[in-house]
Amino acid sequence: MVDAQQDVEEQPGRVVPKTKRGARTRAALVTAAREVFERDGFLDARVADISKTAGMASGSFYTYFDSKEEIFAEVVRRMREEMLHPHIRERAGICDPCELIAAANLEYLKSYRRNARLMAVLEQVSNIDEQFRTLRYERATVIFERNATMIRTLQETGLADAELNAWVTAQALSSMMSRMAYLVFVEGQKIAFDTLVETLNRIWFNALGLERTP
Amino acid sequence: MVDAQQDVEEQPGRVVPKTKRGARTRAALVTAAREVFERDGFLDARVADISKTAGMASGSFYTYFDSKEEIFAEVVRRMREEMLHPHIRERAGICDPCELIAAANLEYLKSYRRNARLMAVLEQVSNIDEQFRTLRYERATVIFERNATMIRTLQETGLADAELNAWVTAQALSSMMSRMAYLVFVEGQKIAFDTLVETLNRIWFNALGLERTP
Amino acid sequence: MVDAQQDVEEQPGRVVPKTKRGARTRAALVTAAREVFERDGFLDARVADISKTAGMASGSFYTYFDSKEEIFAEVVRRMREEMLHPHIRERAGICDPCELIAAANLEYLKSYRRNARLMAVLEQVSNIDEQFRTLRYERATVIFERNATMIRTLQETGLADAELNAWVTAQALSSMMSRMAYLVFVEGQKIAFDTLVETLNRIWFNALGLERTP
Amino acid sequence: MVDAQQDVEEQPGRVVPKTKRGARTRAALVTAAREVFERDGFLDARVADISKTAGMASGSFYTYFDSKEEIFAEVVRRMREEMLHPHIRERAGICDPCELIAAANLEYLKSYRRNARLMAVLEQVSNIDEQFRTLRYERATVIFERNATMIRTLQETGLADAELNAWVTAQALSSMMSRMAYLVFVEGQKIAFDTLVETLNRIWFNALGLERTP
DNA sequence: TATGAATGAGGATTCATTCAT
DNA sequence: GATGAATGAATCCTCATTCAT
Repeated sequence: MVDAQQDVEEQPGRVVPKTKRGARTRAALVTAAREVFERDGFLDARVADISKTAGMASGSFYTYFDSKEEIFAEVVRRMREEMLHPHIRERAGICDPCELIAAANLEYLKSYRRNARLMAVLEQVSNIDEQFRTLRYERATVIFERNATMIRTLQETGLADAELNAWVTAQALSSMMSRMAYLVFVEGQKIAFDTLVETLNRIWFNALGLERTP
Repeated sequence: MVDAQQDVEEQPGRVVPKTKRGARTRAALVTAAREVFERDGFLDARVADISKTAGMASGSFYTYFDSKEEIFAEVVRRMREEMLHPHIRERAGICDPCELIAAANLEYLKSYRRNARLMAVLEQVSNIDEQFRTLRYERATVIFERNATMIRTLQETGLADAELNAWVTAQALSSMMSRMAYLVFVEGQKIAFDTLVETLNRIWFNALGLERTP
Repeated sequence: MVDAQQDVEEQPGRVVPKTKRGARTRAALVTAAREVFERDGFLDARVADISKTAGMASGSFYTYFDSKEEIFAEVVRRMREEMLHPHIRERAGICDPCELIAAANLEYLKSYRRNARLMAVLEQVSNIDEQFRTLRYERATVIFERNATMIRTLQETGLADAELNAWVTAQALSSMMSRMAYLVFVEGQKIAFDTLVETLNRIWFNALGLERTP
Repeated sequence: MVDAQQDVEEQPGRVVPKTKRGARTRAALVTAAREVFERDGFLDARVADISKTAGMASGSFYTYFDSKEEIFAEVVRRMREEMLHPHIRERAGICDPCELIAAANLEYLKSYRRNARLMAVLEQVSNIDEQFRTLRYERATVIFERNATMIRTLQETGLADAELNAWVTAQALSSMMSRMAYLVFVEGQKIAFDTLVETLNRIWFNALGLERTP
């Protein structure tokens, strides 16, 4: 699966801290929030609990964030940075489409695994809060489009089954990836990581009709 | 996608009504509940609202159900009966694996489309309530296993790619189906129904390595 | 302790059953009520539970009783009949005051023991419901007066300490009896029955200044 | 009656207030609670009413207490401090057993009279709530034991009737005290205070067989 | 009479957010 | 900035009692 490198825009909460101390406090809140969200889920997470976990009084939360939703958005933004940034370059220099797809898939599954608990919460929130549903949708769309472009290219080069609707196929295969990651890393479906990777890769190759290089 | 025909067990709520009138009331509650859940989602649905929608006093709800969860389970059970029962036989007599898969996929997508709003709520609830997460998991497992068996059979007959792990493949393709149905019928992703069906079918065929009959 | 033989007035509930069947039903309710009250206490006893225990539909209760309070009154009335009626005659022919007191005390404690669970509920209800507080007060007053009369008689005969206020003493010693019965038979204070009887008797004798017959 | 001087342990509710303002608020709640409990009884007391009486929003109650039971325990604790602390020393220097008993009895009855309304509620609650039943039992036991010890001492010195079971006698006479206090100060039984005190004293003396000093 | 379904008032509790210090 | 106390809206659920059959 080919995913996107996003520009991570700065979205200030209520206040951009001007002091070092302020910045530290804000960061502590975000870290604490991730911990609490992962432990309790979004609905059961308490703002007061986040503050306490960050070692401060409950009211202090609102110095930096307007709501639980806002800090959750920040937590997710941090995760996304981590998921997208550092690993992209590994794919540089890969030309063979199968290898490229395999590399992208591997990367995606590893990322998901690293952040499984938070991904679970994100999944929860996306089904509750319109704002996050939209966010997820937009993020997904970026991936879909990138994959669709790739598929279209492969079709034009005669490497992939030309009968497939590239856009729908991109969505279908991408969805398959995220759902399987959820099943395995969140719901704990017992599938060996290697088997997972290999099977998903093979489904991609077969589905697209790619000839594997020997 | 090949799914399962379940025996729909009777799960009495708090009380099995002994009168016709009671049965009518209970049924009215379930109908009203579906309406309210579809309109407001699970979290925002109010028990009092269900009763009122059913045209009765708020306390009457508790004559038949112990909680919002319980009546939701009943609503889902009703939907499942509707989804599974009447359409199964249409597949009888189909031998060609591609046709069989295509028929199952079509049926699944149609069912999903018919019940999209409730499926959305079910998705929401599954991410909130352990009980329903488990329920969804069990239901899905039935489908996974049926599909896995089918794939294994095709592999043994030499019709499907023998390199694929049948169990994981079954999950991956089934997950793809449900996720795409969600995207299209719940999130409103704009994809023509025919395109959707054809593309998903083709992905199944390609992925499994089936030769299409001309 | 000398207690009173009451006339047990007939207090019909809502309806005096005219059929044998009606009488049986009513009686079944009272029996069931006692069972439920003893098991759950007054506050936690449910009218529906009484009906069900009596083997009938919940609404039937109100054919015979107007409220939980009313049936409780009936249950208590039954207990009182049992406590007062059959044992009185045993005291006939006793002349020695000490023996008379001892006999009355023994009788009281045995009665209390037989009905301890219900006495506990009665205690509970007396502290909750004005009506029953009054009832208890009236019943107690009868006993107080009888004992006061006895004490006065003994004082006039020169057998008892003439300095004691007969009325207050009667109340004090009677209260001591009921409280000790409660402690031992309801709260389970571990005191051997014989020790209890003997000690209480001796306190009566000493307090009144009676000479024991050899 | 000889009663006990307890160490009054600090039992924090949900939160120990960290501010003066917080301490004031908490105290206001306890004061208001006593007022409401005395006026309405435990069962009819409403948490919201306590808050309102204390002049604050209903939710504020839960900043300091988890439940009606908890604040009631605090109210009782306050009363107990008041009942036990300041008056003890008055008994210092009294040697004559009769005078000692008389002093203790007087003190007890005065205390009870001062707190009669709350004692009534405590009586109510003890018959409803296991927790408070136990509490009452433990408190009573302390008094019982102290009195039992006193009686035993008097018996050993030859001052009191050696035939009496000290432990049972202590319970009986103590129970008589509390019950009479209840009758007079709570139920309003019309007995002059002096008569009450003198009669009860005389019963104690007679019962124990003490020689009164002239 | 008996049944069992329907009623609906009533209060505890939570917790995101605001505010006084 | 930080603190922690105060706010109060909002919903669930029980169960005695009534009522239609």
